[in-house]
Amino acid sequence: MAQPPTPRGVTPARSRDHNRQLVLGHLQAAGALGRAEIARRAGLSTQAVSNIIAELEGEGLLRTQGLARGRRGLPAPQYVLAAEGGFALGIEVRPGALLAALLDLEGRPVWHDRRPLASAAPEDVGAQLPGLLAAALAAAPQAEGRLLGAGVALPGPFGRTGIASDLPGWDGIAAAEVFAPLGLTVTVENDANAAALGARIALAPEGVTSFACLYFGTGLGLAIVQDGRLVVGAHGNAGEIGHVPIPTPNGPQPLEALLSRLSVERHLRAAGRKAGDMDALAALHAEGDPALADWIAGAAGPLGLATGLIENLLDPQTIVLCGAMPEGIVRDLIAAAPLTERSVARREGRTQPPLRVGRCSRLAAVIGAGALVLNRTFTPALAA
Amino acid sequence: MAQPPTPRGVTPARSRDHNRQLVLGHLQAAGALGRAEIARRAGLSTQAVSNIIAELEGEGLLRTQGLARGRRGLPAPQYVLAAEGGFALGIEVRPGALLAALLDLEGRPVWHDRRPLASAAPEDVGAQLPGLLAAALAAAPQAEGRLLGAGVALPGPFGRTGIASDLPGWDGIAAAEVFAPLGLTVTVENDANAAALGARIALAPEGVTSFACLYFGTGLGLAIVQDGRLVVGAHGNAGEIGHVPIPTPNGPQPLEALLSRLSVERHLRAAGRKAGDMDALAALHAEGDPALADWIAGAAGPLGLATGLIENLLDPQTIVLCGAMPEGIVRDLIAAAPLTERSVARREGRTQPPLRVGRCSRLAAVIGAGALVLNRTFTPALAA
DNA sequence: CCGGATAACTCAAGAAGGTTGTGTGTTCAA
DNA sequence: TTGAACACACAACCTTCTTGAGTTATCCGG
Repeated sequence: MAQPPTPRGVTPARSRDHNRQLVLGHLQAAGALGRAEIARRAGLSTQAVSNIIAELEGEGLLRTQGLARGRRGLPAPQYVLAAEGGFALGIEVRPGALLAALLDLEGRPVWHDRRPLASAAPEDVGAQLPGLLAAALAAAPQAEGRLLGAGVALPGPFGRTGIASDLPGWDGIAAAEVFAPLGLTVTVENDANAAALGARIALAPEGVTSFACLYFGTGLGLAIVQDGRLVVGAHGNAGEIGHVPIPTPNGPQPLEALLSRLSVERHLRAAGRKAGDMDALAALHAEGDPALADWIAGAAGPLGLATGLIENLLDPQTIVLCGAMPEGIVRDLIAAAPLTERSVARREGRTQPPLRVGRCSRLAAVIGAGALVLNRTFTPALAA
Repeated sequence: MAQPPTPRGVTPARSRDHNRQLVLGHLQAAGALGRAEIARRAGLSTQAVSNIIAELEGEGLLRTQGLARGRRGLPAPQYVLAAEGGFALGIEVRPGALLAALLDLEGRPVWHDRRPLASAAPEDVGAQLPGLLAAALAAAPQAEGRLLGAGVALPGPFGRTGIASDLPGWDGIAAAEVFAPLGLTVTVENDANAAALGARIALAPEGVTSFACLYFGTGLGLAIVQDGRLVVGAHGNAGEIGHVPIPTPNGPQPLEALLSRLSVERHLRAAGRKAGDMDALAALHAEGDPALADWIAGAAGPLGLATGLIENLLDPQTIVLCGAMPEGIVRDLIAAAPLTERSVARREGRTQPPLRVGRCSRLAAVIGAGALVLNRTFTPALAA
C-alpha cells in the first residue's frame, strides 16, 4: 500500500503468524536448517518451532531434505522451503503495457506475460485481470489454490505531488481496490521498491538485509531497504533520486538526465545510433560502440556522486543496480564509477562491494512485484 | 545500540510487553483516552486493554484524569501518563564535556548537568558515572526506583569508517559496555538520532511519526525517523549529510562548510566578530548584525537544496531543525530557504510545514538521549 | 567393541495472554 | 419515561508458548 503501517496489538493468532513468518524467513535466508537451529535463531523453544514446522509442512510450504550428519547427537532433519508449495503473482502496470509474473516460493519465475495496454486507466487494467489470472493458472496449474497473494508495481510517485507521475490517476489506495477482484491479498509499491524486494530475495542468503537499490525504469528510481523492510517515507514516495541536481560543466543537471535509459537513448540518437530497446543497447555494447562508451564514461561520474550520497545518507551494506539496462553496461558503469573514500560505508572488514549488479531485465519490477508477496511471507511484521 | 534489530519470536511475555508499549504510546500521542478508545486504536479487546491499564496504573505509569462526558453511554474514565511515574536518564559524551539529563515520563527535563571532561576516553567517562547517577537522584529523589533506562548520545559515526569521528575509541557496542555499570538498560545512538527522538516526543501529539531532523552539533547531522523508528542503516551511521557536496560559485563545497556552527563562527570571525558560543550568536542576531545576516542569506540556499534532497529521498512529513543554533537564526534560515516545488513531499492537503523549528539548545542531544528510553517505552518493537 | 557424552526430538503438563459472552451501570435522546 | 448507546467487569474458554521428563541416534574415547 506504500503507506507506513500502524503497529497493532498482539493476539495469540497474530503471534503465530509472526512466528511462522520468522521460521520461513530463516529458511529462506539459510537454505536448510534443523528445528533446534531455527529455534535458537528465532529465540523460541524447540517445541514451538516443532509445532510451527509441522503446520507448515502440512500446508506444503516446506519439506525435509536429508539429515545433518557429522555432528554429535541425534542427526537433525533439515528443512527447506518447498518451492512448489506457494506462489506469488506479480503485476506491473506501465503506461503502455501490463506485465505479469508468477513466482514460486523460492522466488523463481515460473511464468510471465506481457500485454499491450491501449489505456492504463484503472478500469481498463481491471478488465484485464480475470484473463491474466486464468492465463497464469493455465500455464502453471500447480499454483492453483496455492497463491499467497498478489503484488503490484506502479511507477511512482503516488498521489498529487510536486513531481509528475508517469501514470496519472493511480495511487496506492486506489490501486488496492482495482486489484481486489483478484480475491488475493494485494500489496502495492512503486516499481523501484518492488525491484528492490526482488533483489532482497536473492541477497538474503548472503546476509544482506539493509541495502539500497538504484532502478532503471523510464527514469531512475531509488529504493531503501533496512532490515528487510522498505523505507517508504510518510506517503510511500521515498526514493525520488532522479531529480537530485548533479554538478556538471554545463551547470547542475538532474541525475536522471545523466544516468537513465532516456539519457543513454538521447545520447545515442544524437550520435546517429538507433537504440530504442534493451536488445539494441546490448548489441551496441557488445560491439564496443564508441558513442555508448562515451555515455558510460559520462554517466559513471554522476553514479559515483549518487553512490556517495546514498552511502552517507543511508549507510547501506551495498547498492544494487537493476532494471532495464543491459548487464554489460551496468558492469561498465560500476567499474568506472569514481567512489569517494569519505563515506561512512567505507568500513574495515567490509564484505559487500559498494555497488553490485542485480537483475538487469525489463522484468525486474514485475518479478519484484511478486517478491512483495514473498517478503510479506518471510518478514515478520507485527503491523498491518 | 545503533544496530539494526533482529526480529525475534513472540512469546506470551513479549506479547504483553508489546501491548503495554502500544497502550503507553497511544496515551503519549493522544494525551487522554478511555479504555475502549485505546482498544479500538490498538486493535485489542477492551478486556485486554483493561488488564494492561490496571497493571500500568498499579506501577504508577498512568492515572485517571476525569471522565469523558458529553457522549452517550457510560462516561469513560480518561487515562493520562503519570509524569512522575517513570524517568529516563540521558547522557551525552562530547569531546570536552559529559552532559546528563533526567526526563520525566512526559519528556520534560527535571534535572540536567554538565561536567567538563579532561579526557573522553571510555574509562574516564565510566569513572564519572556513579557520581552522575547519585547527583541525578539527589536532585530528583522522586525518580528513585523509577528509572526506565539510560540513553546515551555520542557523536557519530561509529566504528572505523571513511569519515573521522569526533570521539575516536567509541562505538555503539563498546559504549553499551561502558554504561552497563549503571545497572540500567542502555540505548546508544549518535547525537543527531537522539535529538530526533527528542523531537518525536514533542511531535507525536501532532501525528508526526515520519520525519527527518537536521541537527546542529559541531557539524551538521541528519536523522531519519519512519513510523516512530529510527532509520539507522546497516551499521548505525545513516545520516552523514554534512559531506554532501553543494554547488557554489567557488565550486562544490560540503554542506557542513556552509551550514553549521563552525561555518557561522568562521564567517563571523572573518568579519571581526566574536561569536564563540550560542549566547554570543543569539546576541548578534538580536542586534541585527549584518555579518550574521550575510551568513544566513548564504546558508539559506544550501538549506533549501538539502531540503529538496531530503524530501525527495525520504518523503518525510516535515524536517525539524534543532541543536546548538539560536532559535532566531534557525527561524531566519527557514524563512529564507528557497524551497523547490519539484518534490514528492509537496502534496495536496499537506498539513506540516516543510521545515520547522525544534529544540534549539545545546541540550537537544542529551535530552534526546533520555528520549531514546521514552521512545523505547512508547514504541512497540517485537525486535531486540 | 562398548559405554558415556552429546544433541535433537516428542510427549505431557502448566503458565501466560488474549477473546468471547453475559451482565451491570450511566447517559442521552425521543 | 423509556429505550438505545456505550463503557466496563467478571468468568469461562481458546490459543500459543514454555518447561521438564523421556527417547533415540550419533560421535568419541578407552
